[in-house]
Amino acid sequence: MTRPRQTSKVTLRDVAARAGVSISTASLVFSGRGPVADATAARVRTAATDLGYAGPDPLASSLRQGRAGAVAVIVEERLRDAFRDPFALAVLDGLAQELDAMGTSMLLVADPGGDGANPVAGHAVDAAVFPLCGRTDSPLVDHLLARGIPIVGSGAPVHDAVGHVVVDEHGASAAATRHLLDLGHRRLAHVSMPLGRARPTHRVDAAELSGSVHPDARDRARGFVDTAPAGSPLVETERPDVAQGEAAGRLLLDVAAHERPTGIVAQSDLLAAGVIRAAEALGLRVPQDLSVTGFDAVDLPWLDRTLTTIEQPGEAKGRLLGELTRRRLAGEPATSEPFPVSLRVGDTTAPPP
Amino acid sequence: MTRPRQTSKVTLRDVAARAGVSISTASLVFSGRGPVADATAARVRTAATDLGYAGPDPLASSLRQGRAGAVAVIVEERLRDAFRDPFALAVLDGLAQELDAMGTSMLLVADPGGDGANPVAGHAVDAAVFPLCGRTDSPLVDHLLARGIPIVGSGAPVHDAVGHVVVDEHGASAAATRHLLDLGHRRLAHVSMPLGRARPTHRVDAAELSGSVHPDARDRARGFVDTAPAGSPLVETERPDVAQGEAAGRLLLDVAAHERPTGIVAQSDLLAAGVIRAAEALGLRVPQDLSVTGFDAVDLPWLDRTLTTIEQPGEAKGRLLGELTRRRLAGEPATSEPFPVSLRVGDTTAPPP
DNA sequence: GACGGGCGTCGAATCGATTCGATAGTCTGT
DNA sequence: ACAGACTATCGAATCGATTCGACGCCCGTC
Repeated sequence: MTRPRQTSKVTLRDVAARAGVSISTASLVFSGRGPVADATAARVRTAATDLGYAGPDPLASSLRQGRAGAVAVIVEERLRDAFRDPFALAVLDGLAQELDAMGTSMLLVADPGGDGANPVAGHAVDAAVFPLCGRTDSPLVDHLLARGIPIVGSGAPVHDAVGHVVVDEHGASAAATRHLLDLGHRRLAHVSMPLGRARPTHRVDAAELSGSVHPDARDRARGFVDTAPAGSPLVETERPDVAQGEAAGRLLLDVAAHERPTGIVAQSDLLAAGVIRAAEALGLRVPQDLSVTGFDAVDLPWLDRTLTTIEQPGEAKGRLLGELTRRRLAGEPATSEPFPVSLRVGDTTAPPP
Repeated sequence: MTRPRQTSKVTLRDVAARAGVSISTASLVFSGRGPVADATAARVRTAATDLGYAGPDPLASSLRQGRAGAVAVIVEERLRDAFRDPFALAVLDGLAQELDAMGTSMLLVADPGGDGANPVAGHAVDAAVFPLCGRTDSPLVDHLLARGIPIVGSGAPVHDAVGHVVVDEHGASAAATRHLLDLGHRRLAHVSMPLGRARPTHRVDAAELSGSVHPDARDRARGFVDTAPAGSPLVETERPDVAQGEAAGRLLLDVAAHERPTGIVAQSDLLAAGVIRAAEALGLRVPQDLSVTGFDAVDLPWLDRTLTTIEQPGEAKGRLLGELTRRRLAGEPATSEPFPVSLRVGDTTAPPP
């Protein structure tokens, strides 16, 4: 039995030599492209097995063929923050399914934000996806465009050459707000995801929205502002998680009863869950004393209620992003696809007390 | 002003030609390796800017230098399942930090399990990491070994050539069990993560543990079995999440009071949270009527208790995996590093009623 | 004025495959 | 028996960089 030589790397040349054929023929055997006699193919494959050849070097293959076989998936600075929300996971999962079916894999890249070394500069990718609505102004975009790499996003970054999955954030948020108005609520409040640089959870003025670099948060906030009674309070959270939702809830609810909102529109289900926790801690019952709406309709098994929320199937959204990526790779121009969402009424909203 | 030519790709050759230097000199400018006169370097950089050259092609560069600049991070079949647990996210985050510092990026690969196309076959990576204790028998391992790609793992896959971060699962689980015994508990039960192919949450016999392909779940179960009174019941969950933890809890607790366990050792915090939910739904108070322990010490803001659990800092574990990867890439042989964990007593355990 | 030593630049080989056009050999039809 | 079509194989160019050894030039020294 022949020992595979572990010392130096086995290349197609070695395999071809051992099988007594030319390199080109050996290549045809592995790519399965050209016509090769069965006997020859068998000989090549035997030689490959004997030498411990694990298939063509992906680098060399990619270089020649001009495709890297991977796309960059760009998430926020820290992975744990990016994936803390079950919605983000669902999107990523859908995207992974679609990319997997195309035979391309995902290069996970954390966007360092402003400064710092460019994390995609040294990596070969065929396309870049911003699956979560990030900042409008990522510095990576210029680099990617310069390299001629197609970009697909979901709300951000904003650029002509970026294909988008478009959600009517404004309309959805307005629908949730109108739902509360229709139930008879008049004192409403809004809990927003971060709008700019992370700051501790605090009240914001509607006028500050124009400075936001997160279009999804901005548009949801505007949907609320444009629908709710003028002057309704807004709170911007530091992070879109349960703890900060709870902090926002305390900020809004721990006040005199006559000025306490009876309905709160939150920009995500996690924030809504936090608001509900804050309410319960203050002895308020949901929905009898306070109505709460969320956004995304994620599965929260530990929350023993059905949130009134905006149904946004994350997995399907991820698949659509994958589909847009596929089209860009096929040479089609950047287009935007609408992604419909709708209000789902659960048991966290009711007429005001 | 010169228009960058968008039509055909700009290469180093074009830049060199425009700057009036040889390709090798231009290469030296970008790699910063050799001595280049300041004036020449400036001319090359200007030419690059004019032509819209975004730096050396990563593929060509990698091929020549023999390093891909990426490592494969291999997770379970579906990303959403792999990252459902906050612990997994913490590990991944720590790993990402370390890899980021090394300038290598992460190729996220979903392990299809048994059959299916090999998802790493076509991709250039310098190493492979199995950051979550997966199956002992991944078919990817043989392929990776054949390509001579170093592998690092955390419990699985089991192979001489795989460097591991080793947690004393058995000892930690035994410590949690002993904590309950010390409190005076005599009727104990165990809730396990999946041990083999996914089956609906059900009771298992200790004898079945030897067939498990998940070493971490198996060893934790054994730690319980070897410490708890003989015959203490075991439940294997279908998935390690809150819902299945709750199902397991019902299975164990919804019985006559005299045969109901007073202490339950769960293999993860999410499972423990589910058990607590099941207990509360049955009118049992934790810890007065039932003590519950978890594993991992993850942050569960929606759980308004402090779990008694095994402290296992996920981020540090991820960083250690990154560190092992770095060493393998530096040519060091595969070694295993112990990773210490310890019992943290919270407010979910107390003497039995 | 001849000689030795840096320094900056260049030409050519190389990484490991893919692919196109050419060539030799085999078969079919009349 | 020969033209023509087809099949299997091969040689060489190519993808876009990196890198090594060589070469020319300028300077200081004896």
